Amino acid sequence: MKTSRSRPRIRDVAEAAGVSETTVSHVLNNKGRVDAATRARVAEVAERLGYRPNSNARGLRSGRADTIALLLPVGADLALSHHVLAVDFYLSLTMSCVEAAFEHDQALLQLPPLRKLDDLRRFSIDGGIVVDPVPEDPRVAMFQRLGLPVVTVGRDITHPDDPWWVAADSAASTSAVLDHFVAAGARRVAMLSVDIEWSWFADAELAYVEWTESHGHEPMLVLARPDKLDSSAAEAANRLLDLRPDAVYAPPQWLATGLLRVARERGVRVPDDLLVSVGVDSHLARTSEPPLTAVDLDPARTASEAVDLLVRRIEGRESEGPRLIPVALHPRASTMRADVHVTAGPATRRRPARP
Amino acid sequence: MKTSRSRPRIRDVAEAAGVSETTVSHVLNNKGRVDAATRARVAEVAERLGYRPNSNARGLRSGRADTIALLLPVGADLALSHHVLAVDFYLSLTMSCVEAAFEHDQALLQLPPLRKLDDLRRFSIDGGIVVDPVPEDPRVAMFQRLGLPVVTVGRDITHPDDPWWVAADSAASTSAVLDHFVAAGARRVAMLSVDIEWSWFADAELAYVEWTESHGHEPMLVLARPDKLDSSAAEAANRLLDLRPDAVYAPPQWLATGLLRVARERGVRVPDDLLVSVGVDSHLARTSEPPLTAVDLDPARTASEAVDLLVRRIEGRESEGPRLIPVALHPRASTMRADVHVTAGPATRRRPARP
DNA sequence: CTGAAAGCGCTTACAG
DNA sequence: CTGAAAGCGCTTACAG
Repeated sequence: MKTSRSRPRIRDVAEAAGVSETTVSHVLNNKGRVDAATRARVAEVAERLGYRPNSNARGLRSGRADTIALLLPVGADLALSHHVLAVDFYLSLTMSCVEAAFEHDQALLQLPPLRKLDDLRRFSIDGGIVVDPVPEDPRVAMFQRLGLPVVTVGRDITHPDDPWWVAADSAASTSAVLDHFVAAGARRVAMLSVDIEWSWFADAELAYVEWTESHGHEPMLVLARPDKLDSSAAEAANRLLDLRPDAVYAPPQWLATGLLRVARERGVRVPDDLLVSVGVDSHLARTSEPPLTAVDLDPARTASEAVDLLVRRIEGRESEGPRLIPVALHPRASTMRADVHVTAGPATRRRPARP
Repeated sequence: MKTSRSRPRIRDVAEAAGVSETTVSHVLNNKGRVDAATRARVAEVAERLGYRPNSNARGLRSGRADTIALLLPVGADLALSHHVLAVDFYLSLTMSCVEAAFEHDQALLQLPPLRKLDDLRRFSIDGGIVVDPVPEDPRVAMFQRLGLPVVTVGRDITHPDDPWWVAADSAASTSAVLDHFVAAGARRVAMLSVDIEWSWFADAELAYVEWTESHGHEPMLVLARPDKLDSSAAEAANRLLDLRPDAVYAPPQWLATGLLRVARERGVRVPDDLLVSVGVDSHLARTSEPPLTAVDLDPARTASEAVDLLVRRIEGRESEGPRLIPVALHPRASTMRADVHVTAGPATRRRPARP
């Protein structure tokens, strides 16, 4: 047993295998022409020695960092931002990105809110995943300014031709929820959403309006302001309930819970008088009173497609188009009337409406 | 205006300032003796050129990566783990670590669950923050095996002498909650916790038992199993309610919500018949029915202290002891009886009991 | 198919 | 106080 030295370098592998460092490098990176037998021997030796390339050396020489960045639309102070969608989604997305990156031999760097271009320059990365971009998102712009590949989770609604995004299918989610409402007996179906230009919300609104048109209904749509969350939710929910809907799709989590609270205060019973569904699943949705019917956004799938797409872009390949993630509806008590037979509408796979 | 070249190297700064690369390096790293005027001029030139050292080159040469790792006790599949404490806490902790690291000129790498030592070897990092360690935590062991500095959020309850940890003050939280119960009129105070060997839970249990002893009460303590969350919560909550408590402190979020559900089923009214408090704050705690009195763990403060402590350890300095983070109690409707005047017990700062 | 050599951009003894 | 030179561990033309 040799005394355990510091980690082996490529030279150690070369010596042990009786070849040059060049050949070892070729084997490890699947480059150049190397005799099959040599290749096998080198690979075996590298494995036996537990060789791991030094990523700094590799990065310095090759220009690659083998590291990708993740940019959530959340700062350290979650007070405002994180309840707009749902914490569960962002945490699950994060951990899934970490695992997906790992499988692509990439490390995942979590980035802080970027104030200026120099903030981004500090990091040694090959590209980034920007979550929930707003129109002309400054984070995306910074990546582009530095010539760094970028992929978004959710799309910039002002860039219809960008093929470099991944998103849960908001239009299909909306249809699934609305059809589910109707199957449960609803006749006055409304939407409670937020005035934020994320594609998830924009596409849901569009799908809702189209749906009401094709069903010959008047749209009942109220948008809450994205600031002062508690009061804006209450204000918007009250305004919506004044319209006397019997079913409400509230994509953002904080509006769904706000609506539940306001309904309780006004003596509106859920689900007896009002059906409610939220656009993202969470522990909160599962345990609220009553439990909320919710859309499962499949953050794990979203993450793995996003990482895959980013790696593709980093490698200089073409995108074969944006990737829409199928969703699933989880019906719960908030849309289950005792007297109505309910069918869960399947989440049909559909392209989102493009402006 | 020069055509915008790729980022400037140290040589460009040296030439523009009329000094050697060595001097530039010394200025940038605050090393060696450099004339004050030279120092100022070099710094100014570097600033003007927008110079940023190449972290791969720096890392290769110096052995430092200027990158720290964060290891949450959560995998991509949040199904089990993440509700044991609360998603809000982990996400906030993560984003706060990112910002704290940024302020220390470190990048923050999120790590996947580590299956084997080689998984860890793949990353180029200077150290790591392991969140919620279990006894002889394998993640901590891997860091130690590679000689990498590590700091934990929460402590390993079997290593009382380790000074390298940061944790919210669980004992003080528990006292604050229990005293708050008594002030609200409770006389049969119970605890509902989980059989996981995290210090947050262990210290709360210990504090509870000590508190009952010093108040001359019989302890009523039920521990849920950490698997099959929904059924274990229901089973444990039912068992506890059979003991007829009039107040329950449930540190883990999923048990607090499980208790609320079981109480509802059994016709036990909260807060009229039963006071309930949870050990971690979240959107769910704020919006549940009724809203739950909760302990604010101050994840932002915890994160910044953890990063600070890790940087200290990386620099080879001594720890001046573990860091206990003060907590705050947020009283809400779940402990507010209409007929009792309630005072929020201040979270006193206390060292946790050490086994 | 294989290897010698250059060089990525820094930092760090070391010499002056 | 300042700088020339070596070298961190790789990858990549290039030559054979």
